[in-house]
Amino acid sequence: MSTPENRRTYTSEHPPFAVTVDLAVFTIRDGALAVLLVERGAEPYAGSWALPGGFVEPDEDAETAAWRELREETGVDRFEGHLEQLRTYSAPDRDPRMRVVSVAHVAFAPDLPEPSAGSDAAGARWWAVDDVLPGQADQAGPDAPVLAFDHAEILTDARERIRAKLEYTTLALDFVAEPFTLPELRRVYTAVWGTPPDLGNFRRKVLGTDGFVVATDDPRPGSPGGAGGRPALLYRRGTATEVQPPMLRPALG
Amino acid sequence: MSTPENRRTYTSEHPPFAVTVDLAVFTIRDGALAVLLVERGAEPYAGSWALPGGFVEPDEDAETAAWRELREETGVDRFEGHLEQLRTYSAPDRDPRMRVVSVAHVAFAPDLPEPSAGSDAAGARWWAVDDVLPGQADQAGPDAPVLAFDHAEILTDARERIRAKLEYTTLALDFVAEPFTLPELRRVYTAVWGTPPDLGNFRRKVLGTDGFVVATDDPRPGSPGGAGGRPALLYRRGTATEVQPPMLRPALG
DNA sequence: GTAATAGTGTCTTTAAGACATTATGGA
DNA sequence: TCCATAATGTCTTAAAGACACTATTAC
Repeated sequence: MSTPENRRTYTSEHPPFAVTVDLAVFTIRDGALAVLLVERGAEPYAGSWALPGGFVEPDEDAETAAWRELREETGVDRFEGHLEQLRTYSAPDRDPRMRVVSVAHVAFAPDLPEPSAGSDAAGARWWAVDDVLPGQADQAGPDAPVLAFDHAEILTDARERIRAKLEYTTLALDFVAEPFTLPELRRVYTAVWGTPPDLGNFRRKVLGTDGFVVATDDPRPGSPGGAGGRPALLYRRGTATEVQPPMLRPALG
Repeated sequence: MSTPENRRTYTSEHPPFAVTVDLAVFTIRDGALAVLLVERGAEPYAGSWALPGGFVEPDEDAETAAWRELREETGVDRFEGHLEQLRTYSAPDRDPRMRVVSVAHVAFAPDLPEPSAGSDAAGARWWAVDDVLPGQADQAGPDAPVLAFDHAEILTDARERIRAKLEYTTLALDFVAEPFTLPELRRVYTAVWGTPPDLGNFRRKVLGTDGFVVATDDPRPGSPGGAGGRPALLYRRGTATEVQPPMLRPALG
């Protein structure tokens, strides 16, 4: 229990832990899922890349600390997006310097700027997740960063979390700025899952799920790539948060 | 990140935390979902009931600590069941005595004995979850225990976790002892969801999902209640761990 | 026989999979 | 008019929902 009985006294027998939060912050950049990493200057793992994070302060819970770190590291004050707890990583040797327990979180947002200016982390940048975590048949890219500590495990778990949540929630909406088009929204699924959902079936599902999206009267945007093509209609997010039955990701292949 | 840069030094600026594990241990008793609680002898919350748990030791990760506490509290050495991390609870005031961060876990097992003998927790017993967490229209039972700390929240989250996992995993198998009958297995779903899945559809799903269960040649058991009725066939667990597409819980009502 | 429980079969409905086809813009 | 992209429609198939019905035991 969280409350020791008398036979166990914290001060006498049990050494203290440091408690931190680590963040896997995702966005979509150039049609690919991207994650924010910071370059480590000091040992251990100097020169490696790490998930942003920091200590939980005495008056904070883990989620509050995660929000604070998110603002500090991205330099974005009004963060329009989603943040949730992932899980806690507590292997005794995960940090060689001291006993650190880390409550990992996942965050998503559209259009986050390149970090740096005014932000806490000088050497921070976005990485395509596929370059950081090579898939099964994939080769690691030439510039593939080395991840510090157990952050490769955390990032793998975080990616699986968002892949799963795209299926049964409207989470993808947190990756697009309003107003958005259905092709834009579909590109989110494509980037996160690594394979595009069928066009027609995707529209049927999104438009057929009550409260997923709401059509707007906004003027149509110019076509994206400068090239021709029919302009897409614009939508805003609806009030629904769950998608049931879920939209299943396409089978492997 | 889990690794402070120089500007932040653990020893000088950041007070230590105590790290504990709390366990929501579930079983099925008398056809109802039951959870193990321990009665608190000391303040705070003396006389209230709490989830079992304890400190994480210096050489353990949270999961190891949870397994150890599970054995200590239940008095069961060879625990046949499942244990997984739920989430971490870290509100600054969740324990009035000190700053405690708790990594909550969920465990399930069939046939756990009434605790006590040889176990760590003298005042431990099983409670029907419905008596501890009254549903929406439900009244709290007359003997409803008061839960200490934030344990009502943890228990609510834990129950929702297992309700969800019954849908897309073969987790229900961890609640029955082998060999088991399909009516027994169905009673697990009924107890956890609070409403029985349709008989025919349930059998179609379980028998139609490759590797969910394996038929045995074992002799049929006598009927359960002493009353008549056709004896059920016996099965053992298969190798499958996921159920896809999932078995959905019946709609509310 | 009856009551009680276990097991099977079937018709309907929902929703996804896998396309082919049409619509609307720019160069 | 051609190309590129967006949007719609349709046929098939998988699988769940909602039942009715049959089978096997104890009494």
